Amino acid sequence: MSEVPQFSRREREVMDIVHELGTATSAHIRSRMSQPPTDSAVRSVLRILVEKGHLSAGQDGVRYVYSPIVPTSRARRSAIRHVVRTFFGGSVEGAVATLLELENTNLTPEERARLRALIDRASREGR
Amino acid sequence: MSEVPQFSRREREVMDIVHELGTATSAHIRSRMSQPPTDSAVRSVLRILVEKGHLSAGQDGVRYVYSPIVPTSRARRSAIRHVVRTFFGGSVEGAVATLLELENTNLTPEERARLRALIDRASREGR
DNA sequence: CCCTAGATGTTGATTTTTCGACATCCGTTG
DNA sequence: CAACGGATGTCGAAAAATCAACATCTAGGG
Repeated sequence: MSEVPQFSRREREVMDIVHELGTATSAHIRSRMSQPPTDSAVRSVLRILVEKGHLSAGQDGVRYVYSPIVPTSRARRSAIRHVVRTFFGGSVEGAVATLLELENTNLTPEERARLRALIDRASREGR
Repeated sequence: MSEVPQFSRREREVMDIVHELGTATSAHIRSRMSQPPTDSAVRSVLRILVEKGHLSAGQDGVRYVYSPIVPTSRARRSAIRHVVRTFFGGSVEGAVATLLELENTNLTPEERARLRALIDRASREGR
């Protein structure tokens, strides 16, 4: 539990993009970066992230395809937990409320039903 | 909408702490940092954040008290939105589901009721 | 076989961050 | 009023991050 540094600016940006895409090439990542640097600059960051063990680089023909080492499911929980703690004082209800009030939130009847079920379950299980 | 840089590692760490605490002194912030540097190092970061217009420094007797310029309500939405896009492919339902399945999630009957109401409203309003 | 296009690898310069030594300021105590 | 404790301000050094020029490699086409 050493609570290591964190990611630098570009590192975080790249990690987010890879998580969002699941898997991506250098060029693909670059195209999503804000004020994208050159290809080689992007690959420098990628190489560092691979060295540090945050990304894996698999072969796809000629190209490299990068994907996160930490499974997205775990990264999700970690990210959500951080937001809840930082911005909602640990209140899950507060976070859900903000989520539901987001402008673009558009729940289908099916989603609504599933969410209700989730809430019931979370309550029933004493969670 | 220029999509400016972002925060550096320490800057982000400090901003998160200030958002979490709402308002905090240099020493208070330092005590929450991972592998905390010296006081003066912390204040260097604080000064920069004030210069950049991300924090405001108010007087509280002898001390300075720092607080975020961007209202927490706005920062909340922004943070949540980012997480939803990055880790849940934009799916609000997915984010809510993860939220409710967090280990420490413990809903009181009152919270449950309020959440149900929120879901109903979000559906009714075509959101 | 040679050349080109498309990728990756290497390296060092530049810029940004991070940091702390030290100076300063202020109110209080002896 | 001098010494002191608690805070803040300044500044430059050290470390890290960022970046791009250039070298290298490989598959295919001519």
